[in-house]
Amino acid sequence: MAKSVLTAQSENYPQWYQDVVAKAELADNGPVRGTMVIRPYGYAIWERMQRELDDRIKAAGARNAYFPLFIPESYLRKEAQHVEGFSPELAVVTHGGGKELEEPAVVRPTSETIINVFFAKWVQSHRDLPLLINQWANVVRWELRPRVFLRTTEFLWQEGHTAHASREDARAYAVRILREVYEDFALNVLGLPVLVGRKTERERFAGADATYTIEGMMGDGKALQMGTSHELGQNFSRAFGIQFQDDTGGSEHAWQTSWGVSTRLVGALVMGHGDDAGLRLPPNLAPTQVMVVLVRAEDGAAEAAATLVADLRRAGARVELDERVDTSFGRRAVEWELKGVPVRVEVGPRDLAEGNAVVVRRDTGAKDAVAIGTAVDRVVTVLGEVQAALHAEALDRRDARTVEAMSVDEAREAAQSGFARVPWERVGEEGEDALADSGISVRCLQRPDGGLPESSSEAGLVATVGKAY
RNA sequence: CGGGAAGUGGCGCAGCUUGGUUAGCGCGCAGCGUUCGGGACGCUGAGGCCGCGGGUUCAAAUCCCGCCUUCCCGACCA
Repeated sequence: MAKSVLTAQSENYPQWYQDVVAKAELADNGPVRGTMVIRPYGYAIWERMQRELDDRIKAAGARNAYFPLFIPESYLRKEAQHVEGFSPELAVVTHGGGKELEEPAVVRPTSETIINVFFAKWVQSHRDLPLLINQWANVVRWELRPRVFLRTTEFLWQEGHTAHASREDARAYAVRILREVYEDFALNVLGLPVLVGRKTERERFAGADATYTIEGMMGDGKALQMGTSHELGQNFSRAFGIQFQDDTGGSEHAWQTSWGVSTRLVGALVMGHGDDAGLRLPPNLAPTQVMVVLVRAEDGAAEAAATLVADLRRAGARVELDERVDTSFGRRAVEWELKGVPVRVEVGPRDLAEGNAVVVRRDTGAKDAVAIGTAVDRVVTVLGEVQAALHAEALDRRDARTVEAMSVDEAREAAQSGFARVPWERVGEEGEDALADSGISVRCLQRPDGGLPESSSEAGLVATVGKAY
């Protein structure tokens, strides 16, 4: 890791990113091109993400369900726009049970089609609506250029699919998920500021009427789409026959949404908060918030460390004890730094003789000797401080790398090192095409006050442009 | 699909130009000892069909032909 994650000015896929992923034992490359093996430590991070997201998804009223991995090829052809969007990326199963299948089965790239076949059966009346379903699953997209966590051939995600009785209800729900689940999670758990906006026609999900997004800025100034929420209108309900009788007895097609976030968020975490020494986990996310490191076992240190762990656990912290005294202290310290554990507490005979333990912050590296009796309170306080500091640092960086531009040319220049905010009227679809030639895209459209546009043709919109992963 | 590079113990590499003893180095791994309050050191040791197939030769990791795979750049990426 020669370059700092925060300062690297990489044009392309950064090597330091892969170094952090490998050395922090998050993932390995899989045997098939573009696949990845998520290691236990990386998976623990994903599990924490799942839990935090799942709580919010359920609070928004959706319930979990599961649908098949294999989708009959014919299902995908029912919605022309949709299939056009990703047909080259499909993995297709042609054989099963030792013989060629009558109809090939597609390994799901997303589950709109299969879920909507069932929605059509489940929805009869307006009383069946809204139907709010979420699925945790793996999907496969044969991308041309995979990148660990950011764009892998197979990845894990959560995909929500809903059906509503009106356009307004569907739109409100798509926005609710965007705000109450995704934005809230990014801000308060990941500690990463995000732009909440609307995708342009060019960037919109094929098959959607509108695509909303949360966009993050990584340590090198490049953009990463961290989550999407789609307003599908009646596109799929017409294709799949999802109809209901309304309260006046009339028949109508349902209005739908779909939304998802994936293991890409682990990549966002590495690139958003990492530094020269590896990963830095925000405490609200970290599987292990506090690592109590027993320096040496003599003079009651082992007992003191065990007591501290128990006390911290009782205080609600996710805490682990590293009592591998046979391994050199330096090696262990480096290991937990690389893995980004937010707070480390060193307990050893030397400090203990003075009644102290040493509290070390991962984000700043600051070390403080504190009386062992006050260590629990101190750690709890520091966890809050680290969470806030990581968010503030990411926010400052994004703001510092965001400039106001008044033309496509200015925007192109600014996008070399970060984001440019430019009036959408000054860009337009022609400007968007021109920027694309330089590898720059419109990340999202927002109202001047940061609000979500009703359409991309609204007057006075601000386009944020940048280079993307 | 176009352009570039690389395949040698688990990982990272050297050796190849100019064929020739037993294919070497760092990290990692195992054992022992000394260490161990910031990635320790010493000694001993395990681990290799040199990507695959063919050819040239007395002799091929090395030269020739073919193939395969991977990585990087681009196109693509809801």
